[in-house]
Amino acid sequence: MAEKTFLANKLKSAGLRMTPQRKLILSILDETSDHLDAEEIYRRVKKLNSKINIATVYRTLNVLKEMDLIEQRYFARDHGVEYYETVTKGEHYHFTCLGCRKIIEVETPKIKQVQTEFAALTGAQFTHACVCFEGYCADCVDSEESLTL
Amino acid sequence: MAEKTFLANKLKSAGLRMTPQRKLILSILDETSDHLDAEEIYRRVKKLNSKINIATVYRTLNVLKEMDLIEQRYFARDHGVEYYETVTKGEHYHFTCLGCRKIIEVETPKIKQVQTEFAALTGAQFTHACVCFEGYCADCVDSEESLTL
DNA sequence: CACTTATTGCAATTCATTCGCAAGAAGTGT
DNA sequence: ACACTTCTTGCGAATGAATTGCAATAAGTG
Repeated sequence: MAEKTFLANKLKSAGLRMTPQRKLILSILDETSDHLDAEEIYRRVKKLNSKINIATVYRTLNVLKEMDLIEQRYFARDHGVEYYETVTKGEHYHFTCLGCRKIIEVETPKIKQVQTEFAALTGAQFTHACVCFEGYCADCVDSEESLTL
Repeated sequence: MAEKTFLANKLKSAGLRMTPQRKLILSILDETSDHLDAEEIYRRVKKLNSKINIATVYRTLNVLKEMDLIEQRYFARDHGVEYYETVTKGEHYHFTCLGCRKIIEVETPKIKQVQTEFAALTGAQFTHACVCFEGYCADCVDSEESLTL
């Protein structure tokens, strides 16, 4: 199918090779709507290829990131862990609930607007924005309120 | 002066104590307009109190952060290092130039607007936003262009 | 001044991520 | 199919920012 050759060609044009590990890791990210960190990707890939090493996962994630096939994100104020998602989705940002750890996607053009305005104003060029929000989702706000009565 | 007692009282009301180390670290952050990481704060404080330990710097930064006297920030896509600044300044975000590492402050109400709109829409409560921009400042864009001629 | 408890300094530890290197595979040309 | 080059992998060890355990020290109370 076209999918396979797409990845293979993209890799080739960067002087890189197609390997089962790379295919596997990208497919895991393609097929989930969850937001995964390297540990979790490792766990899932290991089920399909038990010999794979976590260093390979990290290396592959960096390769896919450089090829703009996936994006790396942070989801909470504590940026200790990096998460990954494919870039097929439209522009969106993330809100993490501190109560239930649920991640809600926030769609807004305003972040891009900030970049456009600031670029026009100063002549700067933006390459990347890191945006993440934290707080409590409606459900957790509600249950918090019922507790404090 | 009022300054000293302000910090002392804030600490006291949290059951904490006023120490020379805490005074020193806050004063360093108060008196600079730079954005400092723990290492740099440690270096500067060490000049004034050569026995201080970096663990104390980290612990103090966490205390000051919890008391909302300082804020912790990330400045580049690689969030390996945390930076700190006092909260006296108004709402602003940061643009880091990948060419010269200069940090430019971006003032905009749009980020808060995103939070307000999303909160109204979903009932969520925001506690924190982490926003940072990356790219090339006008100067670096210019010198890049003159190089590629 | 004495006493309680927070705080410090030090060293050791954590944890996500990266690195070095030899063994193993991908893709090219023959 | 084979040989060859160079990219990749698996493994273990290393990195580096930040944290922690603990005994010694100091802050603030009465």
